[in-house]
Amino acid sequence: MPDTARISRIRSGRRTDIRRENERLILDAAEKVFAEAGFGGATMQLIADMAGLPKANLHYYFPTKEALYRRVVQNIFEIWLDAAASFDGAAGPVEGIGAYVEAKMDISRRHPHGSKVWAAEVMHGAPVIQDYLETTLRAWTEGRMAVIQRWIDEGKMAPIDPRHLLYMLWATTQHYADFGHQIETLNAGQPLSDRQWREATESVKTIILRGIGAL
Amino acid sequence: MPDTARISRIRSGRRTDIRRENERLILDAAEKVFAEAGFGGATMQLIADMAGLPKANLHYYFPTKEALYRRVVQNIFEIWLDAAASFDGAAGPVEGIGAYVEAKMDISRRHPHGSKVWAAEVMHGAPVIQDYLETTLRAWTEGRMAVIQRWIDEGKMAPIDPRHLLYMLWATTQHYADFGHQIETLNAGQPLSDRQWREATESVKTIILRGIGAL
DNA sequence: TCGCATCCTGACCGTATGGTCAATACGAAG
DNA sequence: CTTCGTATTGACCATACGGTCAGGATGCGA
Repeated sequence: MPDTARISRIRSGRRTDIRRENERLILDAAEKVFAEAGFGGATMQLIADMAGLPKANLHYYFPTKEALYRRVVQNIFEIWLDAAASFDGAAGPVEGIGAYVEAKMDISRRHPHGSKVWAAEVMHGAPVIQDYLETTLRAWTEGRMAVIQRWIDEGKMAPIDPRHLLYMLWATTQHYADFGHQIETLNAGQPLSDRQWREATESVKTIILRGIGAL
Repeated sequence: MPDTARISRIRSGRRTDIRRENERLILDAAEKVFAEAGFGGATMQLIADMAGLPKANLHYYFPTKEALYRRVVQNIFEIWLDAAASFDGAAGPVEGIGAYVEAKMDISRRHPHGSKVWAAEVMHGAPVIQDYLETTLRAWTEGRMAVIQRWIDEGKMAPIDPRHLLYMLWATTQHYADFGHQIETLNAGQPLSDRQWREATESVKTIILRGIGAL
């Protein structure tokens, strides 16, 4: 019986284990349901069923639907920001932007639900994460724009408006998550294979890097 | 249809005017509300208020919320397909893709709500327009892929996978509608000006056309 | 074993929403 | 004016949903 095994293995801190594990179950289910149905279309009952818990239990860990949604969006935002690291410490656009595209394509593949929730949140006017947009995202964006501008000044790439380059990077990479269903439909109804993901990533990288005159 | 009926239908233009005008009011309001709140978050009451009509009147013209939503999505899809014309009859990628980008950027600017509704529909697995994806969109896509392949064979552009080029075109252009709120936030909270829209269009065109080796 | 904090959950409640309907108003044709 | 199809609308209903709560179960330290 896995339950007792886990209990006997861990002496103390089981309480926090239970909490963490259930929060994980709920957040995973919520991410999927919010992505597939939207905030308004998602129901606590459906999330509960998908998490394998009674609905009242959700309200024990997350007081309201909004609170649960907020946590889902924040989680996504953090994952999204982590891809920033790929951008840093790069000698030039080929390494920096190349690594960034790869990181973001990887996120699109591994967290398609999260990407959709994020997209829907922004499309609806960012009612929950507007402050993040105005603080963290704005700061991040300006930092990267400065890096790109430096590369331009150093003659490592063509004089492109850094802002629109960033938008293009976000748009193209997230498209593979947000519009994954459409892509799948146009791929004979099959999800992209490992090889197709690699080809997609290479296509994006190649077109953009050549497009900014970095190749 | 009997002759007398057709004549009376034609002569009594006022009736069809009322119908058409109210349907227009409702569809415009619905597009906006669906875009801002999602299908699940939208309410018939809110759409009615925004259209300046009593709620029961909506159900007179559109039997159900789903029917109304379906019409909104279909309208968007048609606008979206119309941009296809820009692609046709072009001598090469510079004219064809250039015109396509301009047409799609124009749609993003003029129909931001529609673009969002479309995006949300696809993100949720295209429950309403799956058949369109499998028929019309698939046929359209294959046709343009063939055109792009011909340009490649004629040496007018680099050998890029046409599929991923199309995805990039869709992603980049629609991003300015779907993520318009984020872009506005990063633009000091101001909507893009005429000039900024022109710059955005030029950036997208330049990067992509150079990226595919057409410049 | 006991006491206490944490965790669990069935049953319940108020509200909001999509949809219905019957009564009414309107306007064109005869 | 009368007739008849179209358009309008307030009132109403059944349902589904988010959220509450009381009472019980569970596990841990002492």
